[in-house]
Amino acid sequence: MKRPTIADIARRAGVSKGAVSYALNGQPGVSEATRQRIVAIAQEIGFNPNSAARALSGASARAVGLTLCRPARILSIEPFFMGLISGFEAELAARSYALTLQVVATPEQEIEVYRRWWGERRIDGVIVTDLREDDQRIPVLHQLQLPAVVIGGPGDTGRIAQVWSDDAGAITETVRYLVALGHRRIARVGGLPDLLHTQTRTRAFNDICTALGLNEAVTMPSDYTGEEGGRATRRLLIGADRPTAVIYDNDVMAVAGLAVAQEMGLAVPGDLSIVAWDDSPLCSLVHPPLTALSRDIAEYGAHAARELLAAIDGKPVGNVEAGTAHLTPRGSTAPPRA
Amino acid sequence: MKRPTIADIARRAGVSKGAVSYALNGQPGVSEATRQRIVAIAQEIGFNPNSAARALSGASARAVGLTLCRPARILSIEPFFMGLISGFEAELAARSYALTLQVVATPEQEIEVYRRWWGERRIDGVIVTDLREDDQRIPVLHQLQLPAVVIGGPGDTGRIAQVWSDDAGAITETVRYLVALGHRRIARVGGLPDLLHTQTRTRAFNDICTALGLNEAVTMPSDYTGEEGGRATRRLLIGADRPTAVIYDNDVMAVAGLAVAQEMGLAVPGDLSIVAWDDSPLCSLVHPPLTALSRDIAEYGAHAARELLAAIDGKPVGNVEAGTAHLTPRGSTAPPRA
DNA sequence: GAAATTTACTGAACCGGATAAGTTGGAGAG
DNA sequence: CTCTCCAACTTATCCGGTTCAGTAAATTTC
Repeated sequence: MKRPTIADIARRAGVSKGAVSYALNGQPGVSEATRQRIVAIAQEIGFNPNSAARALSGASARAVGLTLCRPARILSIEPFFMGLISGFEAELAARSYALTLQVVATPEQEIEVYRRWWGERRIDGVIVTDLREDDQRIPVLHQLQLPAVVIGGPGDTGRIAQVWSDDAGAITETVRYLVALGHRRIARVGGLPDLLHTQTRTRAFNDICTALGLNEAVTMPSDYTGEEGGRATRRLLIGADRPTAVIYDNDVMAVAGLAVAQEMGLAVPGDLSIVAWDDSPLCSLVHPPLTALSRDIAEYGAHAARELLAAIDGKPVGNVEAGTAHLTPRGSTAPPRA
Repeated sequence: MKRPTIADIARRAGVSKGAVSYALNGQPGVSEATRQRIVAIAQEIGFNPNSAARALSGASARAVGLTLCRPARILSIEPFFMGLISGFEAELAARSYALTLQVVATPEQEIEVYRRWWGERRIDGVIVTDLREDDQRIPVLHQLQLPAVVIGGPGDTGRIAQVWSDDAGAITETVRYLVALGHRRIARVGGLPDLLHTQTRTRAFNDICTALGLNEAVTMPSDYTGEEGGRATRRLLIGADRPTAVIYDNDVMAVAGLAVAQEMGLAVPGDLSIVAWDDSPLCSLVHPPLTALSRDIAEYGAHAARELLAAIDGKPVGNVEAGTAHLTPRGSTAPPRA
């Protein structure tokens, strides 16, 4: 089956290629009657503009890129990224942009991928996740003048748009809630320590604990995997002054922590309260269901996609705060047993 | 920053564009000395061929497409697809093919996306998941002559390559194992009923149950979500002759089933044994850890990517059986209490 | 040592759109 | 009634690769 081109349409409509191009792109230069005739023919023969030809003649590639920098075993179980992707897609599909995905092992590889994509003119912009301090990717994006949107800040990204959520506020609210329940020894199992939003959370956690007069604000660093989350929990729970509540930086670690508590004979929430960051169906599935910091991750992704598309269109850069995570109490939090 | 082109390389090397193209593609037509000089220059200035120009002049687009046809809330938590994607990527990245992703709502939309991708010449081939009976996508792919590989069979796909795993064998082994433990009332919570591999599993489940003289081989249809899985479990467990073992078609439903059993005061594995299909870290996270049918999903994806790349290269179609899932016993299976 | 073949290139066409620079025919102004 | 202007086109060029046809020099063949 041959792919129809604008030349085919031009022949059938008895006009030139140029007229067809003007007609299909809503440019002036053709009469309304001709435009409708051309659009009808395009519809009829199922015309789709060749994306290569379009990209080559200076128009956009109509594609954006996303790199995922996590080992496969985390990606597969961590609901965050798929939620994000779903959100992007909803927005991108509406403007018929394609999403190009690449799984990489290190931030350095990520930079290589950006350079290659840019050189290949394969994409019009990228979505950058996992912002770090002095993130090496940012200067490269500036140098390449590649439109981008950064998720995971707020941080210093210069002229690059950002979408972030108020993690500090969310963790403050959570600690206040636990303290209101009567908890005094609250610990936290954090995410990857070099990610900026992990640092934001850690700082806010320390600040609120100090402000409320809780002196043992321990954060155990972790890597988002269930194994590490479980191990960190075990380490927290074997101490003499074990915490009565633990906040986890993702749902997978929280579920693992729950299993460890049960394995150690501790009742949840009686002996230990658990809060998961990022709500996913996973939190409601386990027994007891986990109290979680919910936010609409898909909407977060949609926000990011909108900002990126705006940046590609040359609109001024935004610095958007997407909705703050809010506490959804379920069965895993309660006043500590006397 | 200007993107370097072969014209830039040609100028610096003092040769024509054509020579550069031959040199970089390993084609005959240039001397070894010239080739090395050209390659060195390309390296030095960080040349990447413009993918649009390449695709336009008849070469491949160096990209493959994947559509995901599941609601966002399932995609985010179901580890299968991300595992599959990781597997693809490993193989695609090695040959520097890009992966283009699109989330769709219905199989009809999937067909539209295939048509559009084909028309746009955006991709060289597609990976098709969730094969159904009389799958409408297959004739479209034939008509478009779009290289493809199908996952989720085996089924009737004509000249299109397939990668599948022996689900019938795996479920047979599982039932035999449970019977050996002493179970006589075994039920199953199945996946989406119109998927071909669900049907394969259901048929094999019925066959082995009949063969072993178990007359109540109930399969509750479901949709892979935790909620539905939990509901199906509840329905199974409220009956008078409740099963002593349940096999779930994915891990999410199995975890939900475990929670339901615990909520109903049934001990796992004492009162109820649970087997999850598709092992993921999730299965080891919960308490007790779930006995699961493990297979290397990333390797499954890698197989599929290899077959697809072979199909794109015009090699004969394969019909590859990837490794069969094997039973990994953990804490959720035991002999039934007398 | 002349003819035939091979090697190592060059030049130009081509892919399918976008778009700048003409070219018309007809309406409106003077 | 002519001149201007504009809408509605057409023509030609460009994007950056690939590839085919041509060519000159080097090498082989008899």
